[in-house]
Amino acid sequence: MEDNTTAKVVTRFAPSPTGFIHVGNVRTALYAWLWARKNGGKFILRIEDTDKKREVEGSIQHIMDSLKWVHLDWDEGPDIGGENPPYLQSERLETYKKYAHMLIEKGYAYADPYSAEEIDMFRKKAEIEKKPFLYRNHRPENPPVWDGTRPLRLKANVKKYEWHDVVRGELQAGIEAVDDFILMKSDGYPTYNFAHIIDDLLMGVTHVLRGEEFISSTPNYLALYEALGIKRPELVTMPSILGAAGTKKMGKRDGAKDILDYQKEGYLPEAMLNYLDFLGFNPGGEQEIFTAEELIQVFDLAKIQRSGAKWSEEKLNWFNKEHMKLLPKEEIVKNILEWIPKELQNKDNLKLVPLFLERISKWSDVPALIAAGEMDFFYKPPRINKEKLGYKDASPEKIANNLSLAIKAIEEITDENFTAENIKNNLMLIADNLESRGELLHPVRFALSGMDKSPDPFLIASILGKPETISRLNTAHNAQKAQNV
RNA sequence: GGCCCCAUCGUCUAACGGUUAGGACAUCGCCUUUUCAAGGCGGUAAUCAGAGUUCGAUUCUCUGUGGGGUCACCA
Repeated sequence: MEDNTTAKVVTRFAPSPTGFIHVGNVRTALYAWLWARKNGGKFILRIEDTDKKREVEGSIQHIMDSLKWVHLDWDEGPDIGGENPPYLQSERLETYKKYAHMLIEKGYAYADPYSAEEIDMFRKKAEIEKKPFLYRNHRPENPPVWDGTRPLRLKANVKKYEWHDVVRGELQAGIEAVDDFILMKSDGYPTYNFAHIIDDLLMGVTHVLRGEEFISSTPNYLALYEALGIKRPELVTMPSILGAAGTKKMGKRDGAKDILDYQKEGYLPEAMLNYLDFLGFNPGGEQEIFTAEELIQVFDLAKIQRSGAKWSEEKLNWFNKEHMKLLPKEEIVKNILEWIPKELQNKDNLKLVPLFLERISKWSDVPALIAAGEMDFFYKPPRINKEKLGYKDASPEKIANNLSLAIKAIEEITDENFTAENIKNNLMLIADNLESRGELLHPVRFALSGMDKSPDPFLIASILGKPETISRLNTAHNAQKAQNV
């Protein structure tokens, strides 16, 4: 089935260094990475820094850190080099210039003689006439020689373009979509529209994956491929990720988060990858939880979704919880302990681990639960509200009596046998003989926790240890007796 | 507005033209339980509308409607 003329699969992720990358960017990178890995191909990281005004210091490192967090490794990139360096577009200016001159010589590009004001006038005129503004309607008859200080434009072959997209199938656009777009800016840098095509060509990129916002500029790219006389790569259009709030494409302006914020919140990178993969892709079966290795196996460009998908942190939380369950025990324990606030690190927190585990879906839930007071019974002695000690309409005498029975039952258990299971067995022996188990269990639970809602009394007792358990029960018992007098 | 894309439960999605339209998240109920959480079991819930093709349409075609994208010396 392997055909010698079939080139090795090469994909790339090409962000611009304008700050952080969000989940949408990461999903694009993920799909490109999955396709390369599935086919034994190459995944390239290229930085599109052709707009110096928008560049943000430190972005490149931040982007690389982001990809590393989710275990997306690249085979060629600015940090490690590769077959077609450099991987920063700002360092490839001579290359773009070379191709620019080539296009001029072939008559496919010309210098833009107009001032910004003049173009603005053209635009306004078109607007008044309710016609789409097209630069190509103003093509100069005798353009000046391009000296690099004016924009260079493509002399586009204006026609109706039709093309094949791997996920969308046959696409087309009217001739209004084709215009003489700028290849080289007056500052000497190429536009994205020009640079990415040259780089994809030179780097041997076989599959270009990008969002659907690029469909409308594809005719322009096709015009450029034609002018260049090159074969285009496969075009793979991905659906948008919509912000959770509305129905709009997720973007930085409406609060898309830095992917590394999810790391800070204690999400598992494998869960992030799994969820991101399934937002716009589905392998068809009913399995939901996949390891990175499995994601590679089942990935298929043809199964990428066509319509946009809404981002849901709720579902991400579920994926994260499921992936947490797959972690080795030691790993879980280590993380929970590390996420406990510093001031509580001196406590014997190990006992709380099982309790945390069933209540968290991400690591940052650990400090959140503590802040919410859910673990107060462990960190500080309870304040006993006598009103709440009683169970339904049980009499105070009965409660005091039941508490003393509980104390006795617990005292019978030796220190080394002081487990939740044994405590439960002993207490249930008594509770089952009462009218209602609650008559015993509620006062005990409340005496130990001081909380309306808490884990069960057996678990709490086992966590507190025998001396502390008895001490708290005595406190409550005494308080109850005092009240009865 | 021009051009283009998209359309299955609230959400993410599955279904060679033939299924009681499946799963997951969320939600609701039950079980377990003194309460909470977790867990187990179960329920509610969808093919945008209208034509056409066909013995048969979620699936193919057209129109409409709705939503989205794009029209920069940004990427």
